[in-house]
Amino acid sequence: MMDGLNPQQRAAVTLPEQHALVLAGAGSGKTRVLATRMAWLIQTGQASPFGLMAVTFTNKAAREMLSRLAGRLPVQPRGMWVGTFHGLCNRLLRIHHAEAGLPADFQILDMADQLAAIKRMLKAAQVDDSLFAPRDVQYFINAAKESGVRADAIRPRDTRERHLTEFYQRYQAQCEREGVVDFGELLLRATELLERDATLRAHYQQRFRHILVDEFQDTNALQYRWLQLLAQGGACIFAVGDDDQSIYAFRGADVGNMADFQRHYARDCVIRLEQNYRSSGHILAAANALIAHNESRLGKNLWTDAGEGEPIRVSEQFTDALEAQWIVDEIRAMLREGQARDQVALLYRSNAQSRLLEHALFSAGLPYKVTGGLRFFERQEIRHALAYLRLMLNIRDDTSWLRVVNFPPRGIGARSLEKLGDLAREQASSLSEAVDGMSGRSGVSLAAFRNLIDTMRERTQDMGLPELVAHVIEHSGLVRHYEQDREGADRLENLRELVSAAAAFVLEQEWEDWPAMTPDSRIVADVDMAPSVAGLSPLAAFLSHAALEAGDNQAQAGQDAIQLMTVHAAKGLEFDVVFITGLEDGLFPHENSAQQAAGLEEERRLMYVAITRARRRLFLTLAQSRMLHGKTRYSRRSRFLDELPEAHLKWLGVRSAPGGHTDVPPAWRSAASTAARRNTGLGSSVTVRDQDFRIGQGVRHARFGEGTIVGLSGNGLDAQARIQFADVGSKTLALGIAKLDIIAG
DNA sequence: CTTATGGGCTTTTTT
DNA sequence: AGCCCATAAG
Repeated sequence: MMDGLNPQQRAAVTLPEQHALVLAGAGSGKTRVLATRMAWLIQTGQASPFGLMAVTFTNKAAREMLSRLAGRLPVQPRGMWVGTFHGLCNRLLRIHHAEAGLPADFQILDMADQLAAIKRMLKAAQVDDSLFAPRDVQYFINAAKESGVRADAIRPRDTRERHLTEFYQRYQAQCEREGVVDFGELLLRATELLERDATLRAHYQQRFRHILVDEFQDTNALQYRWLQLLAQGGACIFAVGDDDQSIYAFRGADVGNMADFQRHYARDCVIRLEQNYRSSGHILAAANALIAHNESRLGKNLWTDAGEGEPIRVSEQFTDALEAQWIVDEIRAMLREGQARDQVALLYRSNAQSRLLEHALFSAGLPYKVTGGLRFFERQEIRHALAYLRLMLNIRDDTSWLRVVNFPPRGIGARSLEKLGDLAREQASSLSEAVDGMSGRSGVSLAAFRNLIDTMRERTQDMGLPELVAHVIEHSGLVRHYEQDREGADRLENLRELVSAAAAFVLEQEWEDWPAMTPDSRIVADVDMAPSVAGLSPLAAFLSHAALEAGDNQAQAGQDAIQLMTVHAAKGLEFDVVFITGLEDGLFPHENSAQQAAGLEEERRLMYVAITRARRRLFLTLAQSRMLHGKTRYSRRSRFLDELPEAHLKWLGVRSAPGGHTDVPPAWRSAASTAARRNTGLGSSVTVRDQDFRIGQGVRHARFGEGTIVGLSGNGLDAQARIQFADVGSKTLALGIAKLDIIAG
């Protein structure tokens, strides 16, 4: 079991019973240490599989942990408490829903649901949402919950905070009324439950002797509180983390928890894993050099005894389309040499960047898989279907009710709903109940909708989950609606996919065959409880699965595919070949990060995470111009590029000076224009006032002198040209205004 | 009152 | 390029 572990790793795995902090650098075998430690604890008889808890942040990491464990243990690890913070808290609340004051079938709001709920609350409170953007309110509420604070505990410092606190209060009341919880609430409720209920607390404190925490640097105040609470009965916390990879401060994560944990728990027991087994020398050296620019660090330097490897290749192109094309060409060449496709990853800072890359890969006929972005359960048609399904369980769920009351259109408009809302507020009832008080034509339509829901609920009472889902998408009218929609084919396909997903889900759950819950057996039985569900209806289980695991956005279209994802999503993964794309100031580091304190340092850690995903080959790419939100933007290269030592880099393609002007060697110019002509993203010619401009065209400007057109966008008098001037660098000129003479081409 | 249509605004990252 | 909302037609 310990084969191939280095002394530090071995020490971590075989630590005696005590709290410990493992500072594990990127690629130092962190996941392996965690899984091996769990197996070791069990096999040496120091812990039973049910006396262990392992917490991760992502579902992916939890699955990874379980699969590594499965290979090493004689028992099925599935019933063990291994999962995400949210997943485990959900499990706790499902088992003890009554004690937590929740309905058995409580539903989970994702971010979009939550935002809709907040908008509704603001409307009900007659708040001018130009003064309070729903997003800001959402942010405020989540930040409060993440730090473990209820509305009544907030002492507002100004009028604005007083209002926000009041909204938090109202929103919470609304959630209670409707029987729904948001992500933050899962954690807060679970924590409060344990704090309040001494019997439960004692039970879980005695049960879990070992608590292992992955990615400890990403814990927020509330998660830390939850962990401390569980460990108060004498359990040992084995925390693994890397402060240099803390990239979730934006959602409340506090790296300070590591220092605090070290001080209060693991004072004498800190183990550093600094040998990197993943990346070759140049890559690792560049990562170290980059992260050294950060001020606040616990301090750590990774080393490797692998060779230097290849230098990091940097490519700068004129446009984002050219950047994508360059990447595709490079990938093709590697594939010809036998590179496995699924070992090639394309990383980007924001999801919007995937579109163009996907387009280029698709055109080249290269299979790819996108992780994250618009995921399956987040698609509009799926959300509609899920809303109907939620109403089968909980008619009070006004968010879902409003989502589908007029979809497909049933002649129920904003006006009627406003009236209905007023009525519901007056009698403090759900929207569904308020239907009775509505008169006139809209009353009839509303009653018809309620009958539809009721009928579906009755008819599906005894159905299995897949049949139930099929019945609901059919009888809700969704299927017919999308059949009639000319663009609806894909959506229809996804709805069918939902039925398959339900079938697959059932299969997976039946694997485990869980005992039914009775009130008296609640504490004893949880030992054998299914990961997601406890005596819960299959539908409720499926819905919480959908909320907590949004799923990938493509049905596994071929395993052997190029991997596309955000840098955040790539954390914890590794690939032979990594492309980090869009390395431009404003994009990476992202411009929004500049406003937040310590924002730049977090961006730098993000870049550090990106670099350290690569085993053998790393490519950094950027584009001088990029389409963003429908507009072309010009940017200079990322400052992070300038923080990487030249010795590890090899520049390909254009290279602009740090100041932003482009310095193009004459010999290169024609190559650039040839490349530019292949550009699919921008037009290749434009006519303004009877003058024809095309890419590659030579022009003369009265002040800037002679240059070459390297990019065109827009039409007519709004057209703009990106021109590479011989003397003054590249400029963007409006063709309707600038006076240009055509000289050659 | 509802539904269709075009203009304005937007998105950083995730459980 | 897509989503939400104000405006116009049924």
